[in-house]
Amino acid sequence: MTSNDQPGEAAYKVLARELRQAILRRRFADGVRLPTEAELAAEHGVSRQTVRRAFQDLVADGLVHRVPGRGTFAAPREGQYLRQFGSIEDLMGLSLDTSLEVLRPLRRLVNVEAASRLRLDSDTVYTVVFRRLHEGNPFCHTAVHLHPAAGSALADVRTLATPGATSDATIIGLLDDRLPAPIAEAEQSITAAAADAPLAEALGCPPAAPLLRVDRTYLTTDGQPVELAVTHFLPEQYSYRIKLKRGLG
Amino acid sequence: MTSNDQPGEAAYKVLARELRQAILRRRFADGVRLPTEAELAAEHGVSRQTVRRAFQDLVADGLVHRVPGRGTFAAPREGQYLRQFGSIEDLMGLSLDTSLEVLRPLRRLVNVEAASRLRLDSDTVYTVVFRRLHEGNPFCHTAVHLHPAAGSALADVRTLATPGATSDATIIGLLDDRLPAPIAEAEQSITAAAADAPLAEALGCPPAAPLLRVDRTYLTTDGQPVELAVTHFLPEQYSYRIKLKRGLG
DNA sequence: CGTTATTTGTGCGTATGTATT
DNA sequence: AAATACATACGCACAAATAAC
Repeated sequence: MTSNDQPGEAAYKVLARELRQAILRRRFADGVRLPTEAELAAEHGVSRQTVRRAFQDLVADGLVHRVPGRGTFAAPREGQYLRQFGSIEDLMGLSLDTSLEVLRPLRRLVNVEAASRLRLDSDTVYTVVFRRLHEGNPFCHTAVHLHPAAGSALADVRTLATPGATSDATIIGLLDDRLPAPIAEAEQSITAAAADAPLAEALGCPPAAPLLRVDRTYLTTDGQPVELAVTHFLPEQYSYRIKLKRGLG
Repeated sequence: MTSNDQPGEAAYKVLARELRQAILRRRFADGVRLPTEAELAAEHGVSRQTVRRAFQDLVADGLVHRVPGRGTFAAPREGQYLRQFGSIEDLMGLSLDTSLEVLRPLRRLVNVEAASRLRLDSDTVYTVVFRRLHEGNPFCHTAVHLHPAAGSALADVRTLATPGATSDATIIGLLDDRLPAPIAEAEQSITAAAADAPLAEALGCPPAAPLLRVDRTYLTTDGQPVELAVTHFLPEQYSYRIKLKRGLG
């Protein structure tokens, strides 16, 4: 800091907010270059590093995109919308106050669809079916299909092999300790579905009741899919909350 | 750069990747402090600034959390999961190939629940109901409730005032150009619901069919809620896809 | 086709502020 | 009060990509 600063708020944050507003108000038309780092530094009486720090936030928010040698550009208006932000605890704060109850133990069996979604050559996967309870009440039902390597890695987990057994484990947590490469990302798809007979029984809801269906494919750092989880949630006891932040096209 | 650098890959990126792997593999137990910036700088033969740059990425990914004066900590294992990432075009790529058809025109009316969710003092909001079509087929039904200021700002929009009128507009797009402060973020909640009679008719599905229900509250940069949208999607023609990245607890 | 100017990317050193222990 | 550790800010140097000449 120079000398006469009142660091109540960081200079780069002030600049970032100012630029954010200007971009959201479309002061910079699509494809038009924003002022250069040097220009902004001069205008605002800060160093180029401070300008860069502000742009880092805007890039992280997806509001601008930068090209060396060319400049900085506002995210294209085309399809510009709101970007996912924040955490996913609401959905996955599962192992906290919940317990897992095995309905069908982990077993190796043929499942062409699951195998294909895991991008396997063979047709066999390892499958375990369970439900989760919160204070004794079931609120979701999950079928997990595993890559054979992942499935055999879990073969020795007692609680997954025993029908009716309960624990507070998560599959991803178990895999983490047993796979050579850690799980790094997932692809998720959310939709709605009617409860079929087994689902209705497991969840204690009327048949054909509307459920929230979440399909998730987990990938290791190598990009190898290792787990496919299909979960049905009771909507009364559950909703998926997200915060969205503006930016990106 | 000093002199003997081979800038094939930035030093801070190498360090960031190394730390990322170590954290995902839980080399640092919950609540344990990571090495300080100075220690990492010395270990890796880089400057403290470079270490900071690496940590910036990890913070952005939600993998670590830092406290001035105390240190840097891996995201708590408890509930550690996958973090939202990527864009939301799949959900909101609406105005592209779709058209909006007004079912009930924009009008001012009393709605206690909507007013309270918009944090209004009064009980009256502006409401418009429409559905969206893709290639002539309806795929979602939306009721939009607006803050009075926002509602009156849209009072002159012909296509919202006319039942049966179609357009390719989005409410947020219309508001953007008419509100003093731009819309910056939204809070969203996703659940499942059964189709009631009006929904079934508007969407052409059987009554009690399962639908994906998305409630969204839009906020301006001031944090003022201006729009509440309740949308029901046909699951057959629609699913909400997200990519998740590891990190955060 | 190379040269040059512009613009962003990376890296280091230093100084000072602030929060925690 | 002192030591520790992260946060902010400035300055400088050079690299790399781009565009214009």
